[in-house]
Amino acid sequence: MRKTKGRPKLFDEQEVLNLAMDYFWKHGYENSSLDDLLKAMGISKGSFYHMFGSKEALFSKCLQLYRKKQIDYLHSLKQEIGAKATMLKLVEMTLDELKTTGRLTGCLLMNSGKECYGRYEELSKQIKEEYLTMQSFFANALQEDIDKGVLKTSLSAQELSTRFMNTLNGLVLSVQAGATDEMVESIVKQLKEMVE
Amino acid sequence: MRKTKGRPKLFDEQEVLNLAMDYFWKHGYENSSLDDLLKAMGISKGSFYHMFGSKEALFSKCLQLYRKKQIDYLHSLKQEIGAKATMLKLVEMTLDELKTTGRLTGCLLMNSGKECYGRYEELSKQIKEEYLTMQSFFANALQEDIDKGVLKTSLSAQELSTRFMNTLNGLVLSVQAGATDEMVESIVKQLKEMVE
DNA sequence: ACAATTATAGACTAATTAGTTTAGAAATGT
DNA sequence: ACATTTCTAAACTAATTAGTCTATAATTGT
Repeated sequence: MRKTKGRPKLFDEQEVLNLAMDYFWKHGYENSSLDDLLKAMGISKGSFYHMFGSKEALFSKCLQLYRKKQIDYLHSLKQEIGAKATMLKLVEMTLDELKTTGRLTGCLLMNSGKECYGRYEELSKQIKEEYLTMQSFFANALQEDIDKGVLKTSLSAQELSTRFMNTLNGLVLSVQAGATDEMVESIVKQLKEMVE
Repeated sequence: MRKTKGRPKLFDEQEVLNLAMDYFWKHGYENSSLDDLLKAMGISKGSFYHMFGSKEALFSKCLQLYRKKQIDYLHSLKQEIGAKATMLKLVEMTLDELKTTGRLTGCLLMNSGKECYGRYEELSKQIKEEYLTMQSFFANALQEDIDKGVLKTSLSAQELSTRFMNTLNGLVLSVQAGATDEMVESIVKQLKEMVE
């Protein structure tokens, strides 16, 4: 028996949220029109405004979902192969995407950080929180490997994670601006040197 | 005596182009509406379409102008204080902007590279060219310092300039996503270590 | 002086945007 | 069975967008 009166929803919130997140990830916030999003989510405008209230509120939920899913994935990967290998796996996955699809989508938080910067105060605040949460995850993970003696570095775990992610996110930006294969190779070499 | 028949222009092309470039730089391509641009340039719609043809054509000219002005400035700076000091000056200027205004605008080419990526093919092609031209300038400048013995590095000038600019552009991205002062400091330290 | 040429201002167009409203469909508990 | 509640679809709104058109103003060479 159901708990609520009235007509039941014809869709699942988490399901359509995931579809929206993927659409935002691929296309960015402003370049995702509501009509496009609704088509991707497979629901109507009425249902949408009833459930989410506004495009910005939907995006906010997507940013949170993205961070959660990323950390869940990275956490299980870290448990399986360790922090150092997880960082290197991120580089591998980036190169894979570039090789397979010929393009890089980048991290939703970094992309959105740039897009919302100075224009959407509330979203920017949230992005900062999610981003710092992810950064903390990396720092903590790397500290584990340092403690285990698996990773040797002259830097603190904080500094190493900051620099590593800055370089990796920079790589996406460089590729999107038109970096050559040779340039990509050099940056990848730099990333590997940072944790090896 | 003037060479052309007809009513003379009430504005100077280079002048309004510079105004448009500054506006695009601050606000990005899509977030600069034509009406905003015209207000910033101080000309009317009619004059604009007569002179530039389209918003995209205007932006294209602005991207070229930006690269030219940047290289002109960096070239004279390099002649004055050398390549290594010029790179460090770029870092200083970035920190200055952050300290003074509380925000970072970033490089127009990198910003536009990300914004146009996968959406404006022609502009992306042009951005790649301008970006690689700037990258070549840095590599050549650094090579001079290496030859002079002013700069010692285990890397080629190409690799060093690639990694340095990737890290600096990454810094802008990180700040825009919400990096803390501590994180900025660590990345700046990394940049200084790269050329010292 | 005047015909030819070019520039300007502003009204206009057609498309797209996020968001609202409304009429009705589908489930509920009693 | 039926009143209540909730959901859905689609028409609608008001604002904004890039771009066009037109009437007129300002300059030229002859």
